[in-house]
Amino acid sequence: MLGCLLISDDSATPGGPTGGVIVETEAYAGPEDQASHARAGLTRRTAPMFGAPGHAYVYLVYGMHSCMNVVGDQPGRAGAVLLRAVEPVFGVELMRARRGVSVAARASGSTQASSSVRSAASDARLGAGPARLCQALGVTRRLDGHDLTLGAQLWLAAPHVAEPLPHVVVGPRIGVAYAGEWAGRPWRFGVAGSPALSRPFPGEMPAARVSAARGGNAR
DNA sequence: CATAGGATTTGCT
DNA sequence: GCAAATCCTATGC
Repeated sequence: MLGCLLISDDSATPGGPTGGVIVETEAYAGPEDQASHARAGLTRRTAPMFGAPGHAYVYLVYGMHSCMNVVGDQPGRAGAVLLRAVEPVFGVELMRARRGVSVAARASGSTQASSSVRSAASDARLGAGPARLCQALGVTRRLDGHDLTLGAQLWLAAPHVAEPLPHVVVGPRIGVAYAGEWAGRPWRFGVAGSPALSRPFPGEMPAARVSAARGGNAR
């Protein structure tokens, strides 16, 4: 799904359509995967994971954040892909409003130039994380189980055929240290070099260091 | 029925 | 670097 467009246009969360390109994902398998919610088996919560592919599995973490998966295996077999980051494409103003104007971005803009630069940089990170992605696109558990193939409310669009295949980087999944041997599986995938990644991949040079390495002033 | 802890983000030190 | 915010799910008695 890397490179695909995720589009949200829901009359229940008005303001117009918003959309972004998926740049980071994680794969979660069935009950054998100790990092997957499916390890609990088929329950009320995990039911969408065991359902038909192409549907959403939206859950709440830490009591306050929504995260969204795309179910990917056949009915009866749990399997899903967590969407961890999107790069905003349209509806950016609405995404900004949903995320709330950050104090840092608001306080920084003394000049036109610096404010627009800061704004562009922070806009790129509006969907840089599984919970940020959901907040920016207005995805809540109301859409748990939603059929993503209907082309309404919330859906996916394939990239244009002329679009070059993204260079993909791989690493272990985030926040699953409790999962024993499953914690180290390299099932996190990202578009190399995207400014919207939730965090760097192992061995990847952080963005701040990249500019220094290219000859920028490292302070 | 009670309780532990989480596929995160943010702000402060 | 660290802890708080906050609620639902799963699990155990």
